[in-house]
Order: sequence, then C-alpha cells, then structure tokens
Amino acid sequence: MAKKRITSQDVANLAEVSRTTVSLVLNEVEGASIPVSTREKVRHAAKELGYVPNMAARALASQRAEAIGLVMTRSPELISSDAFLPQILGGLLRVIKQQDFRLLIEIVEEDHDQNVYLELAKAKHIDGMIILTPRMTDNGLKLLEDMNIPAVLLGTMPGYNLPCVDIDNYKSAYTATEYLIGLGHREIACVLNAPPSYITWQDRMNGYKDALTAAGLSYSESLIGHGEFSPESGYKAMKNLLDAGATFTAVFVASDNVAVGVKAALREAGLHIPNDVSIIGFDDIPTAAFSDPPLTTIHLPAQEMASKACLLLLDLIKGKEPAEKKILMDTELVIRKSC
Amino acid sequence: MAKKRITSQDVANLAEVSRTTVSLVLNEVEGASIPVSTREKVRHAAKELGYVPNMAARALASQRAEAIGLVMTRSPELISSDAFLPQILGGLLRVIKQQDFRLLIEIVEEDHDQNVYLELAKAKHIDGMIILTPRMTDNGLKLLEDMNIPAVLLGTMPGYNLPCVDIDNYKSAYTATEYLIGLGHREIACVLNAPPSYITWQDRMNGYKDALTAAGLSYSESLIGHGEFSPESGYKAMKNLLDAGATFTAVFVASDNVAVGVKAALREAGLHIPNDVSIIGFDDIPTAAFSDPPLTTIHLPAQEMASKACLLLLDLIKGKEPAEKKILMDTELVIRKSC
DNA sequence: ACGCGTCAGTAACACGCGTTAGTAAAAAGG
DNA sequence: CCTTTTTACTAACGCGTGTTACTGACGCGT
Repeated sequence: MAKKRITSQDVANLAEVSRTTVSLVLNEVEGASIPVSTREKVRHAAKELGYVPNMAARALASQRAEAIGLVMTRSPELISSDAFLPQILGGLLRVIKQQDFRLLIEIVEEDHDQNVYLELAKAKHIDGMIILTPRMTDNGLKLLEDMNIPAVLLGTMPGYNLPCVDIDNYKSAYTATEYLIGLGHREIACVLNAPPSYITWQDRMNGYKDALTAAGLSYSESLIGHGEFSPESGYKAMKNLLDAGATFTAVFVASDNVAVGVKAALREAGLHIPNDVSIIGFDDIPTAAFSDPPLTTIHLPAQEMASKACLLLLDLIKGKEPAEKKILMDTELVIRKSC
Repeated sequence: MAKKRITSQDVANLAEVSRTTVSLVLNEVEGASIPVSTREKVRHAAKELGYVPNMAARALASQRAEAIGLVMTRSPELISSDAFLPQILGGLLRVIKQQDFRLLIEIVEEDHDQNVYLELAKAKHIDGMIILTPRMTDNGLKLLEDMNIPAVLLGTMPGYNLPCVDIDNYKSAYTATEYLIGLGHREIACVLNAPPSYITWQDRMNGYKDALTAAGLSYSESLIGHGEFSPESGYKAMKNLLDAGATFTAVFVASDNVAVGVKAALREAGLHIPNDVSIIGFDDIPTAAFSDPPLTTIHLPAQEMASKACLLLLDLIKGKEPAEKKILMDTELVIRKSC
C-alpha cells in the first residue's frame, strides 16, 4: 500500500479549486467571499481524503502552535507521588480540550540554566506556558516578563509582574493554625510541604509562625518538620520530630499529600488522631475527605485555579488584555474529624 | 526594543559560514567533515546570539516532532481524582527528558470518532503515542495497527497486535482473591475499578470470579460494586452494597484509589478493618502504604511500566525493531495490615 | 605533469501551510 | 453604454529548517 500523505494540495485538486481556497474554507477565514457551493465542495473533498492539516507546517506558517506548556518545577520522581497534580491537570485539560489546544508537559529542575524558560518559548513548540509552583531560584522568569512572553504563574513570585493565579498562602496557613489554637492547643508542630526554595514554603511557614505569635505562643525550630511533596517525606519528617522527643498536641501540615505520611508516623508511634494529636492539612486532595479520620484541611480550588490560569493564558496568547492579571482565589477551612 | 527572531541564518552570518554548515554542526551530523575550528566558530556564534532552533520548522523539514503523546481515555473530571496517574507521568517523563523529547497529553473520550487516533498521528504533532488503559470500544486503534503508526498500549487490547506493556490482570486479581480465601473468608465482595468497557474491568473481574469458583465458592451479582476510578465512586459503590444488605467478610477492590472510598464507607457503617471486614486493593499507589490500616494490595510497577512503554515507543519511532513487542511485567502481592 | 580521492563547504530544493496582492468576471450604479 | 464596486478566486511568497547534490581546492602517488 502506497503510504501517501494527504496535503491541502490534494484536497484542492479533488475539489478543483486552488490551495488558497481550501485554506480559506477549512479555516473559516472571516471576510473571504466564497459561496456555499464551493465550501461544500472543499469540505467534501477534505472528508473524502481524510485530510488532516499538518500542524508543524501550520505552526511554521502562522507562527502559533496552538499548544501551551505546563512547566513543572520538579523531578519526575517527585511527580510520581504527587496526589495534588491530577487536579491541576484536569482543570487545564478541560479548558484546553474545549478550545482545541494541546497540552505539553515540561520539566525544569532545580539546577536549571537561567535561560530554559526563554528557550522553551523560542523553540515555538508552545505559544505560552503555565508555571506550576515557582521557586525563588527561578530568576529565568524575569526574561519571560521582559520579553513579554505569554506566561501565567500558578503561584506567586514576589517582585515579579507576571500574571498569576494563586491563593493567599499566608492567610490560609494562619487560619489553619489559628483554628488549632482556638481548639485549645498550645504546642503546635508544623510540617512543611516543600523545600525552602519554593515560594509557598515561606508563606505557609510565616502564616503558621505569626498565628502562634499573635496568640502569645512561642515558635520553636524543634517543632518544624520538612516535607517534600511526598507522603514518604512526611512520614520521615514526623518520625524525626518524634525521635527528637518533640512534644505537641497538634500539627499543621502544609500539604495533604505530605500529611498522609505524617499521619502514618503518628499512628506508628501509638498516637491517636485526634485524641492524642490533632492534625490539619492543606490542599484538600480528593482522598482527604475519605481518609481515616477524615482530614480537616484548607480547601483549595485546584481545578478552578488551573482552568482560570489557562483561560488567562489563552487571552494573553490571543492578544486581548485580560480583565485581571492577578487572580487571588479563596480558600476555605474544611472541618472534618482530624482535630 | 526590536523583537528580532534569531534564525540559523543569523548564526551563519555571524560565523561567516553557510546556513548548511550551521545545521551540520549544531545537529552533529555524522559523516560531515568539518574541522574543529569551524565547529567552534559556529557554536560560539549560536551561543552569543542565543539561538534556539524553531521546532515547528524543524519538524516540518525533518518529518519528526521529537514528541510523543500520552493518550488518556478519560474525561478531565475523572483525571482530576486519579491518584494512579502521577506514577505513569513520572515514569514517562524520566525517559522523555533523558532522550530530549517532549510529552503531549491527549484526551480521547468514550464517544469519540473512529478516526481520532489516526488523526492524532496525521497531525504530526507527535511521532507516536502511548495509549493508557484502552477500552473495548476503541476500535479506531485498528487503524493505527494497519497504518503501522508507532503506538504502544499501556494495557492490552485482545485481538490486536499492537505493542504493549501490561501486567497479568487476571492472574493478579486471582491471586488477591485467593489470598482472601486462604485467610478463611467465604463471603467476598468485589468492587470494580472502571466501567465495563475498559479492558482491565473484565480481566480483574474474571480473576476474582474464577478464584471463587476454584475454591468452591459461589459468585453472586449482589456482591459486586461498580467503581469508576475515583475514591468517591468507591464510596458510593460500597454504600450501595451495604444499603442493599450485602453480607461479606472481605472485599477485593480492583483499584487502590477506589479502595480509599470503599474503606471510608465501611468505617462509616461502623465496620472495622480488618476485624469486621478485610480489604485488598490493586495498584499500590503511593499513599497505600501509609493509609490506616496500611493497605494490603497488588503492587504494580507503574513507573517502570511507563518507562518501558516509552522506550519501546522510541525504538519504534527510530525504526529499530524492539526486542520484545509485548512486555508482561510481574505484579506482587504486598501484605500489609488490611486483611 | 596528470589523474584521483578527500576535505571543507555551499546552493538550492523540499517540507505543507497561511496569507497578501492581485485579476478576471459579474453586478451595480449612473 | 461606460465606470465603479463587488464577488470569486488564484499565483506567489514566506515561515525556518533538514538534506542532497554539487564544486573548488588541496594533497598524494605515479
């Protein structure tokens, strides 16, 4: 069987028109006066031949790829155990599919070159990008801002003017800690969600700290555990705290996924939740409500955030200035049974 | 600021060579005799200008996109709550990054046109694709096989000759059920992982059924619950079973993610795990080991499967016939505390 | 001196599409 | 009847790269 690639020229030949006409019809170009009869002829020919435009050629000619990139600032290993990610993906895909775009996954690890972000844009594989949970060290983002390249942060980067969709991490962490204090807890530990280079780290940390201070409680390094996205890291962090003899009656974990491991470590130490130790999470991942006990946590509208970021990016790509370039979404304290 | 796109012509000019030479040097083409001095000149010029090749143009000229697609046979909504997915993603990304490829996420929902798969290939956005958990209804895959388009199934499609990476779903489900029987259980319920159109559905179902029969136990429709990927669906399925008055002392859940919901429903009904009801899962998602009680389950090497599928696909794309076109990986019964 | 092979490099085409400028015919306007 | 506008369509260029076929120049052996 002759493996023939069908081009728009083939469609043009079959429909007995020029290639230009084919392009005009199939792309439904405004302001092109082409009678219905011709349109039908072209469409019919295209269908008959099973014509599918070559996206590479189209991208080259039109200077847009009809694709966006999701830039993840993590190693593949850490991605594997991130239960938060699917929500972001789902939110993006919903919009992307509807707008007939494509989604590319890009990875930028900690030790990256300053120019990776810019190179991503120059390669023209994508028209714009969404950057998930940026780090302090991602100063290559400055270039994106300077060059006016369509990019939206899912998170914040202090001192940058890039469009972004985020929540108030500080306030949410504050609220969570305050809630524990309100329940009468005086010794409250904290397990962080990510390494310190991630922006969310310090915001959530400070929220925790300031809530303590505001209530007249003292902050102590010895009550801080350091998680890194995965349940496993939470397990280790809590185990370290317990082994070091830390005493507390409640713990704020800045990520539900990490909290899964924290809970396991507590149980393993014979501590009952919430009788011995109360625990509050962050993110409200899909399994949080079904865990034992159901996890009290800060609900974060992950899917909507992703969708909004995507819509914002698409506006940027299409050149229309969006209504708001910085979207701050509300979080909600969801009280379940873990406190 | 003049927004100038840097092309290989600019590099050629600066290095005082032809564009062809630039291409030969930068792509490190074998068999091109170019002295080191010239190579240096070109590389230096490229770096100085910050040249990044335009992938669209490259794809058009070379006929390959250096990208593969991950085709997901689910709606964005279901993707949002799939805790299994990140492992696949991580496994793929590891290989893809290392080989300097790109990953595209594609969605093909249930009611798709017969030609979507073929069109995905024709659009030339990707060089090949990995199809995650195919359905019986995906007969468009036949076209891929006929057209000899690089594609690898992550799962199996009976009657197809497409390359694939899978586990023995039947045997694994059989083993899981057998294990429960071995513990003395005589009334064993089952909650499925996906709608019946998915291939894994029947394999796991049959494994469960046959293990019962082999032990002289009777199979009953009234002990079957129907989950659909999410914890929520598991919760509902189990609730339905309980509401219908089903009696059992153990349950085989064909997906850990679904099992999360199943466990919640059991707890809510006042049933203790494992004292009142034993539960065994499938997949061994990252949180399984940390749940309460730690979930006994069938471990499935998700990351490795994804990596292997990816390597297999890359071989196919590069034209080398791979050693084995059908890879069957081993699963393992991981005994924890839920039985 | 002559033929021959290797070396270093280039001109020119192809990839498949979007798009602008332009044209011939038909319709409208006077 | 002549001019202007509109309609329907096309020729031709450009997007930025990969790749093939080709050309001098140079060294080598005879």
